[in-house]
Amino acid sequence: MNDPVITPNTDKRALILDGAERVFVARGFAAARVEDIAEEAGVAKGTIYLYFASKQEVFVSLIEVRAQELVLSLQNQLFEIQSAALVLKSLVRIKVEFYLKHLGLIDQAFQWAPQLEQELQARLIVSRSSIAEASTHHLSKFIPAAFPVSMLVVTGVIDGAVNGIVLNAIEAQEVIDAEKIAEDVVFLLLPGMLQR
Amino acid sequence: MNDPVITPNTDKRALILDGAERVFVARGFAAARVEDIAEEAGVAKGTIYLYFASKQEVFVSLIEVRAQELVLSLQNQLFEIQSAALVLKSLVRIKVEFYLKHLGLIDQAFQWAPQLEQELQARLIVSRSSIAEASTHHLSKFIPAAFPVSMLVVTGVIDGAVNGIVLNAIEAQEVIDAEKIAEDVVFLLLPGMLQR
Amino acid sequence: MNDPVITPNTDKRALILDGAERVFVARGFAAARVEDIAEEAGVAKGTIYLYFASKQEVFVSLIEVRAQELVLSLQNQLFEIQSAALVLKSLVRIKVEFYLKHLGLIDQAFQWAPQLEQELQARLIVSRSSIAEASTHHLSKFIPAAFPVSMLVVTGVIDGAVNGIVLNAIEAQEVIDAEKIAEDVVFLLLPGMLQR
Amino acid sequence: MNDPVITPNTDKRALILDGAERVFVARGFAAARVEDIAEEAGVAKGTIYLYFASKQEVFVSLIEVRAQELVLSLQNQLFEIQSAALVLKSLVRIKVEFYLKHLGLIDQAFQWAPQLEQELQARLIVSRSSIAEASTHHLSKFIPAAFPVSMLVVTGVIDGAVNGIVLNAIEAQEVIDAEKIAEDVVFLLLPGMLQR
DNA sequence: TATGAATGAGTGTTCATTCAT
DNA sequence: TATGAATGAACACTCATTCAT
Repeated sequence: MNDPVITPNTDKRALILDGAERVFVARGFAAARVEDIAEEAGVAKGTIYLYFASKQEVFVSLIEVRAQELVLSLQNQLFEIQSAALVLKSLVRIKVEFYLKHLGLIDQAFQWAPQLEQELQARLIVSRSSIAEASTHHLSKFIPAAFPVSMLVVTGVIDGAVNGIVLNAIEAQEVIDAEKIAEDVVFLLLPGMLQR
Repeated sequence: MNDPVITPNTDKRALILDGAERVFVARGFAAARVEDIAEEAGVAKGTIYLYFASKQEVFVSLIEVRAQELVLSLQNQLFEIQSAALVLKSLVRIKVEFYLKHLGLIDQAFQWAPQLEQELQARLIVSRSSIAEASTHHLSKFIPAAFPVSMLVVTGVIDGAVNGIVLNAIEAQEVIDAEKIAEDVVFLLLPGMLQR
Repeated sequence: MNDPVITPNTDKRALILDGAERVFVARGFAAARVEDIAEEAGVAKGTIYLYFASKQEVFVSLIEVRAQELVLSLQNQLFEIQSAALVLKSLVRIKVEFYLKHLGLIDQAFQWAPQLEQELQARLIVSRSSIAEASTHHLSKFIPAAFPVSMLVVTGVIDGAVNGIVLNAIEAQEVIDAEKIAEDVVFLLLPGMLQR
Repeated sequence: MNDPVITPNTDKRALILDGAERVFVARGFAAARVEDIAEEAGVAKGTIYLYFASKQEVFVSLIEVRAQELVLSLQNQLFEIQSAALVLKSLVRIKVEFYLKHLGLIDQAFQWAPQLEQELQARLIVSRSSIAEASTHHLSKFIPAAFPVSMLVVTGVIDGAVNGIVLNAIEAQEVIDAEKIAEDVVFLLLPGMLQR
């Protein structure tokens, strides 16, 4: 009942990943210095190597954690929604919110893959797949059996649309409203998806 | 009829940019070594610095050249098309073909912008704008005046859709058919775009 | 009486400067490789950059430290000397000793100034001024008020004479005796300086 | 009598050396780029290598030519002067004038020697000796046989004095009057030199 | 002779990783 | 565990020299 010592976020791993995310997002993987990550996380440079084998491993671990969070988000919020429109809208809203919160981290992550060691690349792919599956799972329930466009293309369009819209909006320095974007995407895509 | 002196591709600038493209695409800007670019281009390291001031300048120049090529492609092929469906389809096909030919170079370029010098960043932005404008120009003719979704969102969806589809297909190691993808996108997007 | 921890010369900055001095003196600033300095100092190349921002900064810092040492030497040893002959003799002896110890480092330093960054050039000038001032201060007390030759010329002659004699002696591979040189300079210059 | 084609200074060797002097004086040997020398001389980079084996050889050749000029100057102007005061004064004046015309080139040249190849170092030493000999020759006639200070020291003082005075004056941004400097040096040194 | 495009060895600097404390 | 000083491999860029024209 009483917990005299508040351990504020004492999980060092999470602490380091939080710092790392800020640096990776601001500079990209290649330009992010381990020293920056340490400073941002409030630990010494050496400490990072107690929890992670390398800078690459920090990066991949971060992606894994964030991907897991997104997957949980999708599972929790898309569960039990009954209409195609609402699933699509919620899916887009969640992705936009996630994109804004993590500033495109995941979506950009895969550009760095070629520079990572084989094993770490594999871990990235697993994360990517788990996200794709979570998105596809709820969506596929509403796609007609004989739909002439493959699910791979459908999810590609949706994911890409989110990225494209947000990137354009950031470029144009517009205020980003996840709800509004979700409505726009439903407006544009739903008619096509319900055809036949 | 007779062309006594064969200039085998003697434009060194273009030669270097071609080599650079292969290296940038394979490794990304940060991991691309100038030495690799030189080797790929078949020139010595020092030669690169006769034609470009820095590695950064090689990168930006490459983007500029490719952007210009894409813009010309769009202008030539979208000119005089009369139906919305055909414009959309052609637009997507051209972008997919370009994406495949240059392996996402341009679409990935902007990730590196923050690491470039101010002046070079500005040059990137100009290139980006010229592409956006070329895409928007022909498309906007078919969008109803009171369309409830902004052009920025529409183009974001189209561009993003292209990227998303192609990335998914590459990931799944599928054969990519630009024509088929263009048809899929028209199928999914056109109904939404012609509403009201 | 007991000094449990022996700090073998642990001031890394001084250690590096000592190594740097040997290399700069032997090769000159431009031809001195940072790698050589590191090796001479017994540290790794990267270590130098923990203590100095650049090779240029190593050089200027070295000059500053040596100039400071020379100024202290002059202040300590010229203080309270009452005769012109002794001041002149001591001044020359100290400069010759310093020249031999540091092999003309300071006197050659200013040749490199144009190649240094503005701010570092300024630091060199400050060092040069502090030496000039220390020399002039004690000497000027013995120069008649209406002396027809300016102090700038007098100090120029003395400094130059030291350099000239030592260079000639080194060139001729003679053994250099600071005391003897000081006496010679007094013999040659004092009559002229006490005229009128 | 008529010389229709004026060959302005068509001796390419001399042309190159003139350009080289300006660059060496402005930047020092190490920082002087062959490209700069070529540009300054108005020839192509490759042309320099038709007349000189290397950048080092350009430098040493330049010193040799200038040293020869100085030696001729001394021989011509000191010849037949009968008084010690006038010899000393002329010697100093000629050296100051030479120093100003060539901006300390020769006097700084020997600092670069360690970076040169053995054979070129030897050529530098020969030049240095020829100057020293020319200076000493006329001066020694007026030094008493049993003078307690060696000629090496005397010439060192004179040469050094010239350098020291000019350097101080340049540093202080004073106008430099070779005649006045010569008088000052005579004033300061002659009494000491005529002792006993 | 003269040119200047091309070369590639050489160097200052950065930064991921280690390890003594 | 935690630290941060030390390391040295790696890389962008320069420039003396060469050589095809």
